Amino acid sequence: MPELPEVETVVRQLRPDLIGRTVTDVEVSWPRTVARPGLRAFREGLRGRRFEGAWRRAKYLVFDLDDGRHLVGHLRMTGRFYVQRTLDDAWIRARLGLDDGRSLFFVDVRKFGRLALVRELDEILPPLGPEPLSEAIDGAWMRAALRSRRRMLKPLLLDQSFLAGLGNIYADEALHRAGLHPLRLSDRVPGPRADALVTAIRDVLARAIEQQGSSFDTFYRTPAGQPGNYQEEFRVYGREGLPCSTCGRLIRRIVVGQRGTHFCTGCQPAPRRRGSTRPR
DNA sequence: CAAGACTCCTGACGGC
DNA sequence: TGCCGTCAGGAGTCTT
Repeated sequence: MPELPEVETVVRQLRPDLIGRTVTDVEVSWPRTVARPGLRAFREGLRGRRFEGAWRRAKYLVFDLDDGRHLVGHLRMTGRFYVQRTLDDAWIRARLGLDDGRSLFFVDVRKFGRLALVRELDEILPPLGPEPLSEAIDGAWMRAALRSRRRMLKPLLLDQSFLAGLGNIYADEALHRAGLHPLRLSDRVPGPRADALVTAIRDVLARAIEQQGSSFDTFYRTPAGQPGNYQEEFRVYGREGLPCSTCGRLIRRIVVGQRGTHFCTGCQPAPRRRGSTRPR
């Protein structure tokens, strides 16, 4: 599923193909793909615009246009972008024709992905926490951030207003590397563990970007049509019932906040609840 | 404020 | 073989 590393990979690959190109025409075959403005305003607002920038914020793709506006995209579960002359695909939801004869295709099997054309980014971006790979994120930030709330770690890491860009896979992988149980309460994480969590998150994301993301099913592909390779390095995600590569204990899967959650029963000890009695 | 339920979607997969 | 139910998951919205 596209998370920060996948979106970063997509933006990097699209950038050289889009910068300097002008939109010649716009087709939308699944209207709900366009989050805003209306369909007609979206089409007419894009026609004639030139791409001047392409970057990522959280899991959003932002394309700067020459009139100061922005085309914003979100892949959600199964969205993909391609820049090609033609594309034979049953799941094309939108196509922006470009002045070099190619088109920017937005393909999305499950139809959750969205495109928007906005003047200001806050018209479409929800409140977002800091970027985990920015210099602002260090042990001190994490210690304070965890202490200021009382939430289970797994849902907290998925909360985009807390920290931007983590999804289900990398949250599980980071918690394993930090030796933290997903149900642990944030304000009960010792300082050194908070430091370890920052290191784990940054290492996992950086390595996943190097590997161009993760592809364990047929959904995520780069604009070049290639799968990512980070799934080869998963330590817990999708490994239920298998031995932990670190300690040999079994990987377990539970559901937390309607989300499959994978952890090692050895490396990530269960939190001791307040008032629980010690086993005799 | 925290957390769970529900919604949007459809391909893949298990069961019979 | 084929039908049917279930699952997966990002994020917004609504309840508890």
